[in-house]
Amino acid sequence: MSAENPPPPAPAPSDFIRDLVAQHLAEKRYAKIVTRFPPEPNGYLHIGHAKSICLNFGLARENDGQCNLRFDDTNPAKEEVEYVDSIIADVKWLIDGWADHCLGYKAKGSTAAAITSNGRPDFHLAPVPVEQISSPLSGAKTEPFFASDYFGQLYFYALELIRRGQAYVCDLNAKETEEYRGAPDKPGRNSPFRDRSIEENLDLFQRMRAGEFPDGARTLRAKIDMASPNVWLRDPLLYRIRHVAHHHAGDKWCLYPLYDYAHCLSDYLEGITHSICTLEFEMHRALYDWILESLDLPRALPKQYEFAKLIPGYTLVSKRKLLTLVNERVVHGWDDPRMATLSGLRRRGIPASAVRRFVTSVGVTKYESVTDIALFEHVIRDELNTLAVRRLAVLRPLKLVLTNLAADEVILCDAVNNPQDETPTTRKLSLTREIFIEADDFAEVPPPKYFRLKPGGEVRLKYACLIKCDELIKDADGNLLEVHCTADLSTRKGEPNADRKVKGTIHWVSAVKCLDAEVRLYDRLFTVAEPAAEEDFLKVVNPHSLEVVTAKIEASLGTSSAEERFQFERLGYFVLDPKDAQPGKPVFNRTISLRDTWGK
RNA sequence: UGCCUGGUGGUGUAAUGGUAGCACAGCAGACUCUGACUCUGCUUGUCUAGGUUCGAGUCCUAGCCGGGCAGCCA
Repeated sequence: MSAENPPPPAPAPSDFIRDLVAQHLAEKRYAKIVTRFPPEPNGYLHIGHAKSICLNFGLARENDGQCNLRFDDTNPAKEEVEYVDSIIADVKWLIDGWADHCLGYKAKGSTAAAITSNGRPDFHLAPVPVEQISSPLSGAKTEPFFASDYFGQLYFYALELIRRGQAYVCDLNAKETEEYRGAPDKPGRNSPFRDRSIEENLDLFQRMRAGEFPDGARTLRAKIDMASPNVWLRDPLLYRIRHVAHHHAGDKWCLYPLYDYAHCLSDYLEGITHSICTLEFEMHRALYDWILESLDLPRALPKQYEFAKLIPGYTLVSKRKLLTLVNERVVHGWDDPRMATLSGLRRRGIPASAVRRFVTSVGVTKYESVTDIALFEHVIRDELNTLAVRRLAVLRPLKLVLTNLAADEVILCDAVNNPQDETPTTRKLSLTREIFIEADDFAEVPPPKYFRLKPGGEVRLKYACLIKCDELIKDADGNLLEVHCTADLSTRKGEPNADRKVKGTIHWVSAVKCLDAEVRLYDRLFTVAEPAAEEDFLKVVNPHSLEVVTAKIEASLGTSSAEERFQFERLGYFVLDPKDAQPGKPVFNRTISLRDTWGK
């Protein structure tokens, strides 16, 4: 602890949900706060999910609580293990070093156990102690929670609902069910099967489970109120028949519960205290409560709270549309660095810390809006500014000859690795007779206020010396081939004229010592701020979202690893592509450019 | 003509009856061996109309405008 220079405490976020939780804690309503992050494994996680993850895990870490990762896998037709695996990896990446100690996992293969609560029979599934989750030494096998692990208990509760006269088997088909439901402003009509006897319902439901009926033949419905102004209370479906195998539960079931029925009970079984979801579920809250209250359960009931989801500008946050981009080959996969998926952002080189800062900084409210992507870009640059080591690389090379240097002369220059460090380290750069500079750092006819190299002009070569432009070498067609300059070695660091100032400083690499690298320059994927509002979002895809160049990079970059973050000076932040880079064949992704106030 | 829900600068938010603040963006300047970073300054806001109050973004009433809800999806 350095008493003289304490780190600034991160301001604790405050919002209506955190206020509510604080109030519940003050009232001693719950012994421990337990939240959950419940994705359906039907796609990859995106930046919108990151907000939910950071809210749920944030609540857990701020209150010594726990947050369960639970797969809401009640629709086998849309789900795959590929998605399960990617979601686990993405969540772990996002919370690593931040909230991993709050991650709720269960013993592998376990499901809710029969227990006694308040003297009454009950089911509960406790998480394993955190230290066992990622400790290979403990030998404990753990896994996330799965709604599909509760199919047995859920079936049991359905039988109970039938016995209580609060659920019935309905033979209406999908179209008829829709017709009977009415419209938001028109009441529905009772199903002709609504008044079946409890015995008949029990018999039919058990036979549904046994596989006696084909898909769609019958459903189990809650008996609530077909005239309710809330359409979700008009005898909502609880179970449907689907003769398909499940990616996690196998082929044990042909009867699958629907979201509203499975979610509240899964929350209850895990002892969730605060079940946080997005605004579109507001109308479902009454049903969430109805199911739990109808069962007369012996433990405290979870409560649902809703917040506005994150909609960043110039991106898409809809699994369905993201899937379209993948299937239509607009991008190269779910983890394409242009995608707003967590795996895409990770491959792009965006640190998890930046994602967390961004999704936290937008706050938690019930106001739906499009968030300016500049907010995200700012935190990415800010995080990377301290994390990234500086390197020199030339994206669009132009040859420059220092005519007063001998052909085999090598002048070693000290270059700072990261000026943001408290005690910056340096490395050596080789200045040689032939170097490359950025093509747009030279202008034969310079625009106004041009600080860079021009005929007869002077500029500093970063970490080296001042050079003066003497001559342009062109081909027969007048195309510029080389720029010839003289180097003023007396302006090197430690030399008498080191402090001589010129307006411009440019980056460079030695033409003989540099390496070639493929560099992928990414830009926003869409040309409009709200692609989701477009009639066809494929029509507003930015045709220039990816540009590939062969860059000249300084030699030290040849041994980089995918974990390192680089700032190519004056250009932006770059990272080695974890998939495509090979030893001896570097491939870099541009995470983001540097802020450019000159415009050009 | 149903139900739920929300409106604070260009954007995201704070202010819990008491000076409308912060961040981003923008603009201007300082600094600079990165036109980066950093620093300084500036511009811009409580949906409307009434009411309660010494005092209203906040409370009340009435409007206006927006979002969501009628999958055997989640």
